[in-house]
Amino acid sequence: MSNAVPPPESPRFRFAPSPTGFFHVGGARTALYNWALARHLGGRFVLRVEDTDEARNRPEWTQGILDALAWIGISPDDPTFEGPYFQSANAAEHVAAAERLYEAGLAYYCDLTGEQVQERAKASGTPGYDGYSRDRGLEPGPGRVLRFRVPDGAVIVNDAVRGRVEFDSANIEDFVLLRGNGTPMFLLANVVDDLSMRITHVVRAEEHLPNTPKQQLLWEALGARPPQWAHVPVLVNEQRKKLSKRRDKVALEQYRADGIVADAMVNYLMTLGWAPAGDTEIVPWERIQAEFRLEDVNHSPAFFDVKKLLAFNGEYLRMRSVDEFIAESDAWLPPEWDRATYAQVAELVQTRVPTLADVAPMVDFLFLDQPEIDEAAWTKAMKPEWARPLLIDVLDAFGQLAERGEWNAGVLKTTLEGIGTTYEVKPGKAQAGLRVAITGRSVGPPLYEPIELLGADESLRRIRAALERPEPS
RNA sequence: GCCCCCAUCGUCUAGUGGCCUAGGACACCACCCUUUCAAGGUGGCGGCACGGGUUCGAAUCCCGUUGGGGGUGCCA
Repeated sequence: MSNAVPPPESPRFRFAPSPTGFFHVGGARTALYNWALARHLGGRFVLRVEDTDEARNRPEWTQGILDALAWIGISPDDPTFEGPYFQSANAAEHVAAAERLYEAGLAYYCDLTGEQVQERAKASGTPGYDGYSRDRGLEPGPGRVLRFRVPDGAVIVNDAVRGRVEFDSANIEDFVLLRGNGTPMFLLANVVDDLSMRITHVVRAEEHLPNTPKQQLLWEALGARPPQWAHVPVLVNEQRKKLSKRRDKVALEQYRADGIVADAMVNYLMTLGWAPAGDTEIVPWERIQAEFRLEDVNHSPAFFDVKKLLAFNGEYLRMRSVDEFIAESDAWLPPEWDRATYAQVAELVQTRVPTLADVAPMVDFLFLDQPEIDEAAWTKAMKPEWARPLLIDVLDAFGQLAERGEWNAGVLKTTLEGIGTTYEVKPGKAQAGLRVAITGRSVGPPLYEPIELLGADESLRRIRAALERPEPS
């Protein structure tokens, strides 16, 4: 973590999450955008935890943010990283700025309660605060909020992704700076912090765009030049609504726990609203960092498609060497399973799993005393009239192989195929019963390597056990 | 309601006035490979929301319509 002050000309980006107990994938994308830019431009990525709402303030949640960021490659050990800072620590500064505004006549106190503001709005038919106390010259006092005196005219926001956006200040109400209890509001705190941290680029989600004219006005009132704004489209669900904690799976931690790997997640997130040049979207972070530009970010909301995430994940898993795959999947296996055995089938698993969480269920039969036989699978495999006699022949033939000490995948395979031929059954059908007997399921990795690994005794025992099952009625 | 943003295959996108007969990826379908399932290979389906302009020429520029989204707190 490096908090030394960089040269003033270098760009300073910031990521300002509020702790909520989990890390939103949309937040992850925003953080990644900021990170890519900061690193590419040789600037700083400032992390500021916006913890001013007491309801959203638990120390362990900050650690969650740090962990999540580190997982996607945004590490405090990197010199680009600065922070974390805590907004709550700057409260005095926020209040001081507000008082400066008041003294300069750019803000005024108002004694209306929230309900009263609403009543007046309802009565007049115009929504929002009507500027009731603008010229009443109220002094500060308990219960009185400090409101910003929004100047007349247009506010032009220059946005790196959207271009020029114009707001008429007639539509911007005199918003609250300080609550009745004297504590600062988000808009104020956010601006004062960005200002004092000398932030040059504010890259955040589109939901903040309506706030921007207010914040820009604050920057100017505080005597500073506003930063470069950039509002990136929100992430939406299948119903095209903003991803929400209630309805949707939005926690980065959850995807991680479900076996999504970080590089796949990062790559996928970066392609939501943006695409690298060329014919493939699967590109290493180095290229993303080199190519990413705010000007190229799409303007419309992007659907967070788990199916495509899974496709990316599978692709990334397959890009790994077998050894890497083995090491990475280790944590998803019960500790008592024999790693040497697993290592021998890992390669067969690697091309078959979309996530790391899918590994264990695919190889469990190698480690369980008696894998549970899937009833439907067994019934289906035993349906043809040749199925049972064929499996009995397999049992005999395999038994002989075992006696001759010829227990290896190659021989097992040709033996099975030979028996299939005598029944005029293709290998695919011939192996069905054997597969269920050994693995308990109708689908799985290639069969003969595992059977070799399992050993003759156990394999033959499983075939006998299956054969002894009651006939399906 | 008001303010703001947006609009290319089902989805994510390329495209910045002629290179577009609109390209890629995911999904889907077919075939090949194959001991199941995957993976891989080949091929296919499928889109510029609509209406007006501007221009020799428009997915690209302008206007309108429609349709989505976001915001509208003494939350952040």
